[in-house]
Amino acid sequence: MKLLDIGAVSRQSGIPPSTLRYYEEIGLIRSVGRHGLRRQFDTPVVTQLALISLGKMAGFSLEDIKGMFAGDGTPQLPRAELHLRADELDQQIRGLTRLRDALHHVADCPAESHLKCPKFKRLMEFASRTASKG
Amino acid sequence: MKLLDIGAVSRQSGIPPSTLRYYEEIGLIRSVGRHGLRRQFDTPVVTQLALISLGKMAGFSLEDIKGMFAGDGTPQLPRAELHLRADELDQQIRGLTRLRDALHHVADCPAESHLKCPKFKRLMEFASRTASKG
DNA sequence: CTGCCACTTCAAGTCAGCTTGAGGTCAACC
DNA sequence: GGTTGACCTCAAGCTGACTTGAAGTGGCAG
Repeated sequence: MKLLDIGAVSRQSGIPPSTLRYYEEIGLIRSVGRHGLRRQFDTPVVTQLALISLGKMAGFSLEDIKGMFAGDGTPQLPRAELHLRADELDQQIRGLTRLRDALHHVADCPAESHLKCPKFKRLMEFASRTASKG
Repeated sequence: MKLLDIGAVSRQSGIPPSTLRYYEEIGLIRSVGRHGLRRQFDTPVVTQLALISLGKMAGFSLEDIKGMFAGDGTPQLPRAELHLRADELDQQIRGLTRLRDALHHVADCPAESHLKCPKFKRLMEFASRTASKG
């Protein structure tokens, strides 16, 4: 198996060396040896890093993501949890969509004060509700 | 104008007193006086707090949000910037939607390893691309 | 007048996810 | 064999948005 040193991994993944060291420190990825001082990684770590980016985008914490890999770095994705997270994501999307539409509306609204616009008021009620809940 | 003390504002807005004090400290909201030690707020601060929640949801920082109010707490929303932010939001929504669909797919994918699934591979490429870009 | 309790201040702590800095090492190239 | 430059370690610092803790205050009910 061909080995990559940290610089190569960094270039291929777009993730800075400092972050890669950090990821290793917290046990999220593993290096397989050294070339002098330099960490050497197995090539699949690049795939693993792509998965990690993906997980981060989906809103998982690094700690969560850590639990999705076996010790050797191969994915061990809990399917039920994925559905759960996808559903949460869906909620988030709905909220953001509402927000986006409202932002556009507010930007174009002819009412001389936003506070007089009914749509804006509804939006604010929504904002208050969700603020109270978390 | 009826005044509310911090506890009342907290109950009405769902925002803890410590946070309200913090918001005042950074100049995001204003109290109008004291009753003994206790801060008193004008009732419109509740509306303002709803707007603040809204702004946070849209991804504005508190500093950004601060710039959206006049000194008296009435909104002063920069319309062009709202459109801009709405468009960014739209990008975010598109990414999340893709991600959501992919998560569902991955959760249901019959391939014995995710790594063998073409859809998953495409998803990972997307993840790598966006990771490299920031 | 007493006691309570919601408030007050201020400094420090928390969280995640890194980055930065100082000072050191080592493989490779000329 | 000297220089280079990419790496190394370790500790500390950073960001944003708060929270927590200790010690104090003051209005109001009884």
